[in-house]
Amino acid sequence: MKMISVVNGENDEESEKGIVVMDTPERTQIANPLSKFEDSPVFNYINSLSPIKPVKSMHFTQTFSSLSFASLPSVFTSPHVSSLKDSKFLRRHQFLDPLKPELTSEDAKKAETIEGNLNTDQNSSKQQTDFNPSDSNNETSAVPLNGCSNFESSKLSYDPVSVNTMNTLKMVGPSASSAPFINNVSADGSLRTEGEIEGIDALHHGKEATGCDWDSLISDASELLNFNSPSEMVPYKGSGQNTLDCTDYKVDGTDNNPSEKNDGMNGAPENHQTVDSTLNNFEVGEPVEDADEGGPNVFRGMRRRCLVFEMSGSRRKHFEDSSNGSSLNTSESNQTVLPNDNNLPPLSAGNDSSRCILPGIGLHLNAIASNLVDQKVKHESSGSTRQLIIGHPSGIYGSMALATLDAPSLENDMGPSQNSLLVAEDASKALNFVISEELSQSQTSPKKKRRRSDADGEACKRCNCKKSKCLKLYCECFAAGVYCVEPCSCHDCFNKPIHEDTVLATRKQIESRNPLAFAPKVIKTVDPMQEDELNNTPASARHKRGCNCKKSGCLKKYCECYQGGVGCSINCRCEGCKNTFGRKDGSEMDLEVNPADESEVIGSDGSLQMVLHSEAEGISATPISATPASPSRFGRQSIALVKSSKGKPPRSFLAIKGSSSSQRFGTLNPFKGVENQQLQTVGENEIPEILEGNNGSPISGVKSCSPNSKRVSPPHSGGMGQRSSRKLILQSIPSFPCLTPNSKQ
DNA sequence: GAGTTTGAAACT
DNA sequence: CAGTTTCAAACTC
Repeated sequence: MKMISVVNGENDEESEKGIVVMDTPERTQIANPLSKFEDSPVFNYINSLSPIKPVKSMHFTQTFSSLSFASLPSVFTSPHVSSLKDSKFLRRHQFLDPLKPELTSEDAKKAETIEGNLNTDQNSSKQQTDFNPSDSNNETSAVPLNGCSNFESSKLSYDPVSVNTMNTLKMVGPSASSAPFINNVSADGSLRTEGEIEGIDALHHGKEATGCDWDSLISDASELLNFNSPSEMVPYKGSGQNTLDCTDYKVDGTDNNPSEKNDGMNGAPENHQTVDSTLNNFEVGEPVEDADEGGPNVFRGMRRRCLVFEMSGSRRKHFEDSSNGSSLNTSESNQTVLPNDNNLPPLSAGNDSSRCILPGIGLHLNAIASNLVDQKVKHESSGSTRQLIIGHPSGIYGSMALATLDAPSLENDMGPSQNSLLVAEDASKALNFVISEELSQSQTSPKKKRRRSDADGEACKRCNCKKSKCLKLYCECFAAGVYCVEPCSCHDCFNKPIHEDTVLATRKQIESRNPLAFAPKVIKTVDPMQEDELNNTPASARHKRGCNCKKSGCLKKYCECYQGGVGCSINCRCEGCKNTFGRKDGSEMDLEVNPADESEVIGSDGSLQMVLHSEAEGISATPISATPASPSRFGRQSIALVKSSKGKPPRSFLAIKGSSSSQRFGTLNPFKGVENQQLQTVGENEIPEILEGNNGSPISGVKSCSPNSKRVSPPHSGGMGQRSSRKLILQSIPSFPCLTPNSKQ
């Protein structure tokens, strides 16, 4: 318990620097030196229990920084958020670099020991869970999101971990040291598992108590659990394991590093879980699925980034929660948070920091698209992919995707989830396209696979800049609001934490020129009116500026619209547009998949697994992480939410809309529903508004995905405009909530 | 892996 | 605002 709080506190401190975080006196106090924690017997104990190793943490840190930035940054990139972004950027970088070294050296030993213990320590992990039963409850909020087959186990490990990790990344300074986080995470995971295991209800209560948005989530989660448990078990490979051992999850979850370890550990269910958890960070909700589905290994790299995103998402949630106060629940907090988040996001949004994604919008979009693909796979499995799409805007994507993944189980349980369908139809179409494309691409060329995987991570972006010094929008990393990382092949790169000042200054310059330079490029434009006028394109999302393609026919990634998985619009000046997502003409794409079809394909767990595997094999998990964004981390939480919504088919969107908790869902719904329309109507202009007004991150504005448009919740449309934006935010938020609870504790 | 194509970003 | 250049991703071989 203490450990967790401490870790959170550290994170918070850092976050505070960059952003307003939940400030609890405890946290600040705790936050102080990591060394203290490390020294503490508790810390040691945790370390021993958790497989997490310092090294891993380092990776995470890197990924986080990059990821978090990527996912969130993109969102943040929006002018409004910029300030925040900057801070985040810097922070992340700082974290990363410092963390890595520290963790690696110090923690490496621990990690080894831990690893050795992990297998055996599952028991210990269980013990940990025992330790913090109460905490688990608090954290559980996150868990519900996961909606693991065993809701409990999967959720616990992932959400907690992701959230914590996210927090740590965000908040934690370099010293914060991944290890502490990991430890915390592990502890959280354990706790969660216990809590979940013990009773979802308890968890719900705990969540509520924590002040998380979880109320709705929990309720949903409970439902989800019911649904998920059966479905998830099947769908996810590891699920069996996952479902079985909460402790395992915990262990994994606790260990950020586990993912890496998992690689070696793959055989053991625990390993999978760990990997998933780590990965989950990105995907948040999804991770479990991903890990289960795809090989955990595949996602490693992605995961890191995804983690970042998730972190961002988690942070958001935390912020929201903290800001809102424990009492507020998801709805209000989310809304308020969203704006805040948006502000915060600057870090990321674009930055996929969180999961990738979502990351500067331009990049974010790309990342999102990539993420979407991954998500699509997941979605397909679950059939809830649609929701994921919705979330995409930035880091959100990841979360969304995760949600969708989870949702599937629910849907399965529920039946072809109406909700998911409604929410995701449009998104699903887009995703389907993206996925299909990505899959094909991944299959076609290794490079593509790599990139996509990277991109998927999306958050995990890699650039190859040679002349821009990674300080121009040419650089995907920079554009996404993420620092360049090792995988980058850039020359004379200034987009590194070391050059924060330069990076920030450059960003400011660019933003001064174009305030929306870092905002998501893809926005939900959907005014019914506009759509009709524009093209009747099914997609609710449109590229902010439109493309100018002349030779690619808008059928290649050269086209930003296509890359973003959106149809061309009136704004486009393209020639010979053949954009499958929606032509300038208004003709729709062939690619669009029928929701029903998707559900079918995805519907079966096996199908889903297959998809995941393919991705994992070919691309690795990156796609999963993507989410983006986004981004990701978020994803899981969001996913959990989604699941919950799905879980209760009846509630589905309606509930979401109405209730605070539902708000998150509502965010999703908005796309489909009237709310979406409003948002869409806003178009580019809206984005700014959102950002400004809500502080909304571009992400929210991005809505991106929804292309198709069957709107489930049109009825709500009325006042949804804002809500929709909020809803979006909420989606992203979900991931945070988990963190918050934990952190708060 | 090298080279080409493409279109956004940046510049004038 | 339009035209041109620069740039790096996407793509092809």
